[in-house]
Amino acid sequence: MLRMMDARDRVPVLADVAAAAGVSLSTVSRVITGRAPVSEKTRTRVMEAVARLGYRPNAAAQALVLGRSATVAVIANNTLRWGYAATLHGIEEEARAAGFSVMIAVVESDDPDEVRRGIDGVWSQPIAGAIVIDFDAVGAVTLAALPHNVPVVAASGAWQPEADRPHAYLDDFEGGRQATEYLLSLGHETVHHVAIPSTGERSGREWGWRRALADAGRAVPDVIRAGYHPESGYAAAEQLEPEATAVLCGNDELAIGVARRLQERGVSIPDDVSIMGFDDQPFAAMWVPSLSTVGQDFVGLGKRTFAMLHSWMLSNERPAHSTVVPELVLRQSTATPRPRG
Amino acid sequence: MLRMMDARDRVPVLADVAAAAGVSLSTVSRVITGRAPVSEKTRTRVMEAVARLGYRPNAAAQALVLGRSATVAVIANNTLRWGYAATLHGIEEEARAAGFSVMIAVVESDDPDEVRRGIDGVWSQPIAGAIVIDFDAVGAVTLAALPHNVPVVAASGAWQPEADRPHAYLDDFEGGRQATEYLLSLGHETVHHVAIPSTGERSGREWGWRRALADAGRAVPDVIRAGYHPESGYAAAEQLEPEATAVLCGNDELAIGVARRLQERGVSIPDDVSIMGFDDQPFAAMWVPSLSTVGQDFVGLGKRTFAMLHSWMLSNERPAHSTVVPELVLRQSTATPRPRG
DNA sequence: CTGAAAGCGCTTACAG
DNA sequence: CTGAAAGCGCTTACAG
Repeated sequence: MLRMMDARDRVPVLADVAAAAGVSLSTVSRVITGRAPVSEKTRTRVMEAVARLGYRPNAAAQALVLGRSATVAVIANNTLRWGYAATLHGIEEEARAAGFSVMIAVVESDDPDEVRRGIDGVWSQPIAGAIVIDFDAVGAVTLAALPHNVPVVAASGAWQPEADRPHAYLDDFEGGRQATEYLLSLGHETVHHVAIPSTGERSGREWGWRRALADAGRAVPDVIRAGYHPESGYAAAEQLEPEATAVLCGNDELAIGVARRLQERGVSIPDDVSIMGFDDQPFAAMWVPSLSTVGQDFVGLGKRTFAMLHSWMLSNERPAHSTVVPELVLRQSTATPRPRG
Repeated sequence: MLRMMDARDRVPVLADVAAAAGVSLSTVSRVITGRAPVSEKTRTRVMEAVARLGYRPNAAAQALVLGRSATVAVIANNTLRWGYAATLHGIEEEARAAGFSVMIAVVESDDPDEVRRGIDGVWSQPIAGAIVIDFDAVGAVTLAALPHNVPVVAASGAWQPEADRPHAYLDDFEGGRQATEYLLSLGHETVHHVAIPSTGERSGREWGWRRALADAGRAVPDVIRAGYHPESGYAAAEQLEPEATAVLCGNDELAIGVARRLQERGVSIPDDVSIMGFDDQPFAAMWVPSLSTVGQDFVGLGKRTFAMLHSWMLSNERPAHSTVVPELVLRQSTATPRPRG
């Protein structure tokens, strides 16, 4: 049966509850906010009226009078790619547990007009705080352009020494370094890198890779620049030198693209070439051969980021940065190189 | 250099603009809303003041006086799984283009208290409309419990004849049917099914699979019930009868889990067993062998859903349902079965 | 074309 | 413990 919208189902407001309970507006408000003493009898009467009418406080009115709201904004270049979606998921879960609503604002490019439009859209809302997912160049530009009248925390991959906002990090510099060291320890002469797009000139992953090669005194091959998607890895594999025996990829999707292209050419993984991904997406363990990768806890990053923002909003004290080091997840796609004939 | 939050950077309000431009509040409001004639000279003066002060309208105040806002809520059981995240992405993109903000509300279970909490959280906000991602049991329960005072459109996988709200469908019944017919046409005796969790007792995918088998007069094997993740497909493969030569999986992640387990046992894909996925996730084309699957345009579904909601909000006329039929994406994981010795 | 005033639904001093 | 009143930042009739 269709039930149409009906203007007569007027949404009840505070005055309706007050009338139904036979008390003043102030009293109803006190019962609902719980911020002032009310007699038990009155409280009960009001609560009954609230339940009977199905009253819900109007968040817009509350935001207007309080000057804040229980909403946080998440600003990101994207919500679909794995790391972004998983971080958003962690933020949402933690925010919900704390009683906050989450608004998402996607900023698609670092074009100044686009950035300004995104910020204006968010900053006209009554937000209590904001989180920027700072995994790429757009995040960095947006972060720099944000007003300072509300707490803002960034969720970021790489450590940024010059950051002027609190950051929660996933230390992918360290991840890149450890992955590279591990591959060298297997006996590879050097490690090649197929890179994702990055915040600045280079991603933390790439810096870590360079550092490990430099520390070991190994040759640093030219970086192969790619996108985020498997097809991009597939194409990037064409640029790989034939001598390559180990490839660190900027994410798992690039890794499977590279792996597929090599396998099509008859290259055996890991016997001929070791492949290491980054992120540990759900499919990585099921790949054939299963993918060694750098495990990144994006959901945990999202939770930590919200927790930092929350403490800031409650205490009015700017939180310190927070870092977590990724963990290598070793599976079948990496091994000691087979001697070449 | 650190710049701390500073109460003296007071956010400018309409009155500040009015004072700066030497006009009344009403005039500034008219310039900004554009809903009434204003002289060119005055308009220019006001716009200059707006730009100089960096004025942004306060959305809470607007929502309060207008009784609505340019915000839509997306209610979903999850924002991380592929179909959900891609649908959300489509909604967000279309909403942004139309000048709307997007709020997300995750309802984790169909427990009545949890559902009510989710709805109260959303319905206390000044939303102009809402979209429910109705891919699972939680979506269905939430949809049924939603108030009728605001337009609500659902994004759904399977056709639901009894739906009392406008739905945008991805006709996965048809997808399941076509996939099964295709596998039969290759010469398989029957097709097995590894199922994802579903809205009701059975998903549209499963109904389509049954229909195709029934229409062809083939045996209907017991369904193997699984979750959403690759590991769950891996485990489900244990329950597959040894005679199975073709398996339709409820999503691509299950498919790669099933495929991996079979490959570990020395089963060749597709020579011994054909595997077909569902969704066409980005990794499907890169799998070895690349995965045949049912292509589902979740991003398009999200866009269509928002477009329906938008037209409803603008015209006040309830939109009709909308359906798109998925397309088979044929790759290497399906083939004519090799005769068994 | 422009301004003064009322009102959207709340919260919170201010009195009692 | 309770109520009347002011005010949050806007929009929009109502007058001019």
